[in-house]
Amino acid sequence: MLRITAYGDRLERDLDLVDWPEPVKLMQRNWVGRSEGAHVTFPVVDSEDTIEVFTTRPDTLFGATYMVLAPEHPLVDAISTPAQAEAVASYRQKAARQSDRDRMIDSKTKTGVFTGGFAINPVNGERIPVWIADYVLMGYGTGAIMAVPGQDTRDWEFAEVFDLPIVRTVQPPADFEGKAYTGQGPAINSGFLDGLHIEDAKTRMIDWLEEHGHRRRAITYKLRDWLFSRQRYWGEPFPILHGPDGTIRAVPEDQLPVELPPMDDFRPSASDDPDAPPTPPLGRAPEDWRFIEMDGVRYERELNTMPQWAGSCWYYLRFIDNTNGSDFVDPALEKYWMGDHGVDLYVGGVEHAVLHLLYARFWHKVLYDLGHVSTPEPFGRLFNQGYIQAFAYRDARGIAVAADDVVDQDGRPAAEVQDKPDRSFFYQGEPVTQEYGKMGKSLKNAVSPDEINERFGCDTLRLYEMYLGPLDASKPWNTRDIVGVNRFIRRVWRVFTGSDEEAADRIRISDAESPEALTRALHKTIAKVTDDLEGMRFNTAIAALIEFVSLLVPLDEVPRSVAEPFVLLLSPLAPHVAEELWSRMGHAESLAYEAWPEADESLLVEDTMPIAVQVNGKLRANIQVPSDASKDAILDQARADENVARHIEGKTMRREIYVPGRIVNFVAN
RNA sequence: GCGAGAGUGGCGGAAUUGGUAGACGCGCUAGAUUUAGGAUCUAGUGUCCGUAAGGACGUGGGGGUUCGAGUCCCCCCUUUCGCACCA
Repeated sequence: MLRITAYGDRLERDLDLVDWPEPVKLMQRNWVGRSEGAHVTFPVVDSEDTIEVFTTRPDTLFGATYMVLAPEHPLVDAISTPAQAEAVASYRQKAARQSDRDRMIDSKTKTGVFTGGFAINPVNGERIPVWIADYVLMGYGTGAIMAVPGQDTRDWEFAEVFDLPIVRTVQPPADFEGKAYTGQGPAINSGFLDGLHIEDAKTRMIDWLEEHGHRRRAITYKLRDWLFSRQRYWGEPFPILHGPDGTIRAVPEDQLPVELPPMDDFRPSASDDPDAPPTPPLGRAPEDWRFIEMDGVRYERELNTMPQWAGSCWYYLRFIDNTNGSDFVDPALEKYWMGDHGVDLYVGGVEHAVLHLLYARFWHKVLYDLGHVSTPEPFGRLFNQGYIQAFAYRDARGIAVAADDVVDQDGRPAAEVQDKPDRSFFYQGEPVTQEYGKMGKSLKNAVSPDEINERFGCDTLRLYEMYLGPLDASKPWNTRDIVGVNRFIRRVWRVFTGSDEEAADRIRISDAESPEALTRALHKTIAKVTDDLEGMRFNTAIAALIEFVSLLVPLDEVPRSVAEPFVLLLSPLAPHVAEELWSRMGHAESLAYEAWPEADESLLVEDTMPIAVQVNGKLRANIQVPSDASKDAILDQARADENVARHIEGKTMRREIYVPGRIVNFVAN
């Protein structure tokens, strides 16, 4: 068990330190589930026992008309009266058979049983009945609640079913027609709190409770401690030894790491006794691995193993220094690579939002507290890429079938016609229904990257994935569209080598000076691609390169001053082709060591610029004006345009708007 | 139910963040080249009216703000994801 709950507070607070998408931060906050409130103690009537509850609304204590314990609560037996014992026992048994999950599923109707016992509401001395019900969870708070039906929807529903008293302690607005009222308002029916608003009433009540010894403010988390142990073979063994007397000791450092023993049989073994716990797979490990003698004592190794998380929680640290045999990471390297904010950019799917990313943060904080890492947070910036989605098909039984083998009514593969209208689909002659979802094993709609690589090469695969759309959006895969980027790659190849053949060794570049228009286009492309890569807009960066290459197509030879920067721009997107061309251009070293091209600002400014002209907000002309023209000159030229003149003729000019470098709008009527 | 996001051509998507909607790609149409297929090159391709010039309409639907709205505000619809009795 790992005490992640001890870090709940910091796991929540330190989200302020990182540059992460807000939805992910929100999910983590909800997962940690910090809530502030108070513990309140209720004495049990005719007993020494007390029931402790957690509440975020101590201000509503006067409205607590009954109490509910979770069925598993340890006081249930003590509180139940003989008359109710049987009903209580049967309810508990029923609840025990249901998993937490099942309980949540049929949470529509409230169920419960009266224990026969009573407790005293400490604030007004009233006797209130104690019930048990499965809507109260043993795992959260204290496993017991004070029920305030007036201000809590669940309590209201329960009170309605079992006809329990309801007292409002917050005045709802006059037009309020609902049941439980959870909004703001002044306290009523609440003795010394009457008239106070919620926040003041809470403070006042907590003060009162503390004064009278009924406990104090408290913070509770939804987050639960982490069972970090699995009965599986594949996982890191715990370096822990069990002595014959039940003592536990760690494996000495010089014997680390503990490696899994080679085994043929991985099955866990079950005993004949149905109540005995099963022995994990390592129970079948050879005796010389299982037992180890130290200081004259024979220890047995821990037989459970660690879950997958054991690796994913710290791999980013080990990657910094993965061959280090003495430390998990060299402190100087850790400092250098982790910098001030941790990993510079972590790209991953949202499916990791609350599990991997929360647990890894926890480990990192433990390492930080022990002085092994220098940043409080592991991942400074997080970026969620979208899912790749694809069409999927189910047969009559609702079972997913291999999308690859689905055809339409004309026998054509589904992949070619899936977005066309009036298609019906078949799998092995049986009709199937089409749906759409995340590409993966469960929908059997995955496309093997190996296959795409085989057919088009990995530069094309890489480009296609980037060209699909914005990195953060989920996008549909469409194998048919891959030819587009493949054509681009081949066109680049042909432009520089003059041939479609891979073996072509000719390189068509010249030392001639580049025409000005081409140079300008190059620098615009440099500026666009640089900016787009910086913002991770790979799709538009590729579009800019495609546009630029179309200018090179008619040339017999590409000027070296254009060819080289172009290949450098291409290199992060299609590294293999770029390296090959770079080498053929006569370079012995990889282009990885070249400086990134820089756009010459002076070449980005044109002599003339296009200006759109609107009349009353409707586009009527496009005019070309000198870039340094004055507003008046531009307005004159705009008015002179034939089509514009036609639309303003005979009207009174009300306004003339000019947005520099963009648009002219004449408002006339 | 609660929370977060997304709706733009036949399809994937662009749009310097309030300033020419549809860049780029797929698909489709026509032409050139080719023995043919394929590949390549050129031109076209939101809808409607028009021979054309040009015009009307157009970013899920309805209202609004503005000289100007895919972009801002209000209401609604559809859809994807996450959480789900958390006291």
